[in-house]
Amino acid sequence: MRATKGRQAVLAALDEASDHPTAEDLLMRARKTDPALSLSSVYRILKEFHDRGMVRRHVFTQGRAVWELAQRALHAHLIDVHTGEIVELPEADLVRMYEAAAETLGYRLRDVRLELYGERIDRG
Amino acid sequence: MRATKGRQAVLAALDEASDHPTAEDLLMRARKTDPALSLSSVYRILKEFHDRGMVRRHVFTQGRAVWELAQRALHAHLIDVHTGEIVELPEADLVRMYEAAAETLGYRLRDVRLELYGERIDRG
DNA sequence: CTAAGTGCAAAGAGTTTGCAACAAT
DNA sequence: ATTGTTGCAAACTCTTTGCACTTAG
Repeated sequence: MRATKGRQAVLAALDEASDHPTAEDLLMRARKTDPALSLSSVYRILKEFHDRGMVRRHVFTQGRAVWELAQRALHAHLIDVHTGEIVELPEADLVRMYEAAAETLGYRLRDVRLELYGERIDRG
Repeated sequence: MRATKGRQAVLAALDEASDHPTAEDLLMRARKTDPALSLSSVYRILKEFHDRGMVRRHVFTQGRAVWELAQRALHAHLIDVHTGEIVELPEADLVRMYEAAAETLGYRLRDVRLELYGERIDRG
């Protein structure tokens, strides 16, 4: 895999992200490093990273995908059904249990996505 | 809500489904009851059912949405990363714990989606 | 009757792809 | 030099919408 400007820029944007960026978010952030970068390259780069297991891809109910570095610990996503805001909920303790459950069915676990959909209690 | 042929047909298709049908799957099945039904009506009907809390909508990594009756018990989805096949994994015991976790963060839980991505052990 | 619901075709959103130009090795 | 990578524009897939027609209540 060649060390191109685009790949370095997207990788840096992923590494710096503390939220859950879409491809377009990553494009805007990566352009600080590589101003000529295009959206189609971002998609191609993300697909390649994903194929190599470097990133996780999530599709929440809003329809567009969000991306995060696979090296981050597995965690649950709590999603506000009104605003789409995503809150993280660490759940490291549960992962072993999920692995066991999957194995019971004859599967090797590759990713866990626990998503809780809710609404803030203080605004009905 | 008027009891139209389309709505009855989609509801019956959802009720009979033991898998995770897409809008197009539901169209094909519902046409047994209402042969003139169109895909746009299926989407409108599903949107209305969803707004009324009658169905749950999931978007897995494949990009298209799948639908199920909300009256079904919450369960986890174990998804084969190679084939896209969806296996169900009941988890009723865990729901209370998730509700508590969400409430700790000030949210009222509306839906739980636990998705395990794996691959069959017997084929690498 | 008449508002709600529908089919059709066109529009939207997000993502992917063909191709000629370009750049990392 | 050579092969992988890119930007652009067009294509694609899934979903939504505008509009005139239809139908349930």
